[in-house]
Amino acid sequence: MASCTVRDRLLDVAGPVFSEKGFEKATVREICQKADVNLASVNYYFGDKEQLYLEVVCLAKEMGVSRAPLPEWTAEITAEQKLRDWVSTLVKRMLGTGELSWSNHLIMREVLRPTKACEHLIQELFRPFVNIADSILQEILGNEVPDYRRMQCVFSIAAQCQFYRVSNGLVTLMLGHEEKEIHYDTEHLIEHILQFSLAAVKNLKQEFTASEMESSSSLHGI
Amino acid sequence: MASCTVRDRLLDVAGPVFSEKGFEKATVREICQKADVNLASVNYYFGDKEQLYLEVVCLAKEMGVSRAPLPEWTAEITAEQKLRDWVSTLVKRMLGTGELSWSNHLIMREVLRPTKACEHLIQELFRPFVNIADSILQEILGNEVPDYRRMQCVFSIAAQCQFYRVSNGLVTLMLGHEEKEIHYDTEHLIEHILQFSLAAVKNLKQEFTASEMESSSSLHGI
DNA sequence: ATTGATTTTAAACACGTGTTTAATACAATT
DNA sequence: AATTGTATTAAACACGTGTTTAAAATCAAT
Repeated sequence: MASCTVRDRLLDVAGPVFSEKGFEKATVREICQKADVNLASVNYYFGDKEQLYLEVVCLAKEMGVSRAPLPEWTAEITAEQKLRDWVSTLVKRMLGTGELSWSNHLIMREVLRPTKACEHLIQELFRPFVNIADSILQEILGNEVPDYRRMQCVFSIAAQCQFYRVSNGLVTLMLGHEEKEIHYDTEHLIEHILQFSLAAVKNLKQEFTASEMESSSSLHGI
Repeated sequence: MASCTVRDRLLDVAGPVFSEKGFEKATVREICQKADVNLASVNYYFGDKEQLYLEVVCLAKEMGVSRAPLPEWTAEITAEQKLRDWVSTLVKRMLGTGELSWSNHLIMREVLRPTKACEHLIQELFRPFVNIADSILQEILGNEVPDYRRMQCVFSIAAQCQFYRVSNGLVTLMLGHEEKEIHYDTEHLIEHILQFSLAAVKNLKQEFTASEMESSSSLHGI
């Protein structure tokens, strides 16, 4: 381990445990046992179980971001490419299954059943991330499309990324393992979500530019 | 109450309680208290807490379907209208907040964290419902689009419907209550999801008919 | 009315949980 | 070396849980 103090060993161990079992079902006893630490240590260093949990969530936030970061964009990157990066990042954060994937799992738990910790996540993680998508869509859609319509699109895109994590068990049971292995790996999913969403977004833009034409320049049927 | 036997009173009361608290956090004591029944009754009539839960899930399945049913379609109904009905039905099942909405809540719990009961739900509820959407999309897309691409679209549509239930708390915290009240009521959501998805699906169809044209009839650049 | 099975009841059981405690060990400081 | 403050330990506490039990009550059939 990188850290040898009792406090740090607890933080190291608690992440995966909370991620796997959730706050309620995770027990202080299991955490202390895996950390090879006395049972009373959690209360001694963190006050109680919940404080430990809150610190773990903050840790997860930082690790989750650094694990699947957004690339740096130069000025000439197209909006479509940015959107691909955004979708790719979100899907990878959702489905990531590596050593540190516990952080993403834990964050998803917070989304599904928010606790105190969730407000912090929204402020520090979700809102900035959603705002990025909003900016990208604004590049594509322009200013004619109302803000709330654009945000609906952001949600629709995020929804697709989230689906395969939330309903992962359901998808597996519906498709069977082989089919899922073949056509539903991360890369295929990203490609599908991007294509599906881009078509929808472009259609929305067209709808508004069309109506603009209609009212400002010339006349055509109906 | 429609039923006066202890057994039926337990079934009546257990649904909302399990729906609100989940299997783990729901307590036999609370259920028995609300049913105005002795603590030992659950074990006497159902064996244990889990058996009661399984029966409640089955009940929820039946009530949920009858609560927000798909309309009967005549032969001349367009595929687009069918898809609107399908989306509308799913959104209403997801977000329904009436007297019997506990059934949908409970079913969603099973989706999020499947227990034994989930397999039954998939067989009896989800698979038939997804198959209907698949048929509708096949009407729109024709036979050129591969099965798995069509199913990806079904999932993308279902994902959007699911999002506002799963991430409801997150959406509220991101938008603020007023904004959400105005632009994110059920009807607006249905309309957005339908339009968004229809555009994406039609684009997919076009892609395949276009490539068909390319290979069969005539030539055009790249 | 009596009997026998079924249902209802209050109490207790067995277990797991987070937390606290008081004693002990350790380390640093004077 | 003594002292003082910190860290660790094993044990116990207080509470809530699902489940069981054995007695009491109720009901149906003889």
